[in-house]
Amino acid sequence: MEFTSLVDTSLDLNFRPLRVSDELPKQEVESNFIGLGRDPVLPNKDETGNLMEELNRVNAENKKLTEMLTVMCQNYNSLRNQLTEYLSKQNSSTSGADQDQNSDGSKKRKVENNNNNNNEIVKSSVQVLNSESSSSDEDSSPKKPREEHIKTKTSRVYMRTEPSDTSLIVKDGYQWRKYGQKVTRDNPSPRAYFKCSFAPTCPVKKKVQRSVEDQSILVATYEGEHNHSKVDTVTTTSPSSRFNPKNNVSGNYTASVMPSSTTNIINTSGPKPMLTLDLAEPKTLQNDVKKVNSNTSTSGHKRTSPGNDHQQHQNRPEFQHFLIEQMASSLTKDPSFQAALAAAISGKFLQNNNNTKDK
DNA sequence: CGGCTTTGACCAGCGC
DNA sequence: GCGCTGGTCAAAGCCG
Repeated sequence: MEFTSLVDTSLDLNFRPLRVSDELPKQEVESNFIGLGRDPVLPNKDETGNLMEELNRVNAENKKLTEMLTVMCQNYNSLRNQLTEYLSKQNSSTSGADQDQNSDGSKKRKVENNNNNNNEIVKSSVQVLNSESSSSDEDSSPKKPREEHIKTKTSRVYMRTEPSDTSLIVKDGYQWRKYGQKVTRDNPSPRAYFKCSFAPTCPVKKKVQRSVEDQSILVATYEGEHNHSKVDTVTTTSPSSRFNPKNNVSGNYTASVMPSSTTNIINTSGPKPMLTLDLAEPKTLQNDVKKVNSNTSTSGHKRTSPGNDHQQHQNRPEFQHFLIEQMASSLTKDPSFQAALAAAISGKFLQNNNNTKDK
């Protein structure tokens, strides 16, 4: 099932406002709207010109937004295909190894291994779900103290970069100081370690490494929660304040790329569509996914095959729909998108008002 | 000169 | 106990 089949990429930005004003017959509105640029006998030429201009502007914005969404959908599709590939590979090659890993006490390094591959992100996310649904696994674990790490919020951000770009820089709105770099065993590209340098007491750490499968994707893993507000979005994160340290004082930032307890996909070359997956925080995506699960399966079967379950889970229309909602939610939180939307809506309202006046 | 990056050394967890 | 590996430290160097 293609993502685009679920999303109409031709944005109807006036969809909601028209619905709200239902007292106005839809056909009439549409005919007025269509007739705007075509009716040669409008009473006021200036008004016609203005309306034409406005219409062109709204159309251009609509087109632009459509293109943005199309690009986002394409990115999503390619990533989803990769993910599906990984999962199928994983299903064929693993037996119950990772489940053992998760239940045997979650030692530090094992947890880290779980975070090393893209497919395992989803897996670990679902594993948390599993452990939540059956507390007996946790109870049976003899190494309780190690469970502490679960308390530290772990999130992940994917950032698509130019293939030629070799820097390990993820712009997320915070100021980071690099304190180490290592080449890890399962990934030829080095992993960089960052600490939040904005507040001395901020415990948040970040690891950035290129994806094994796709070198153009940076994977940033966040540990902990910031105890301060974001610094700046534009210059952001990069550890290298050399980019523009002065800008960090602005404090004028957007919240769109904040590394909440989620996994984000960021395209640096344009708009920033995001796909979010929570790794540790049970109240965000996992809960939502649970809702999806509970909505779809009334039987309440116990999960027996985590790998298959993940794949089936992903193939469910509800999950797809959920992902779309997540993306749409991210999009609607984007201030630039909101501005464009507001402009389009207000433009349409203006047109409607003018049309009703003309009658 | 202050702040950041780089990078080799060191430490601790884990498997054998 | 030993070796491997990931994570962190800290001195040296770089840059604005």
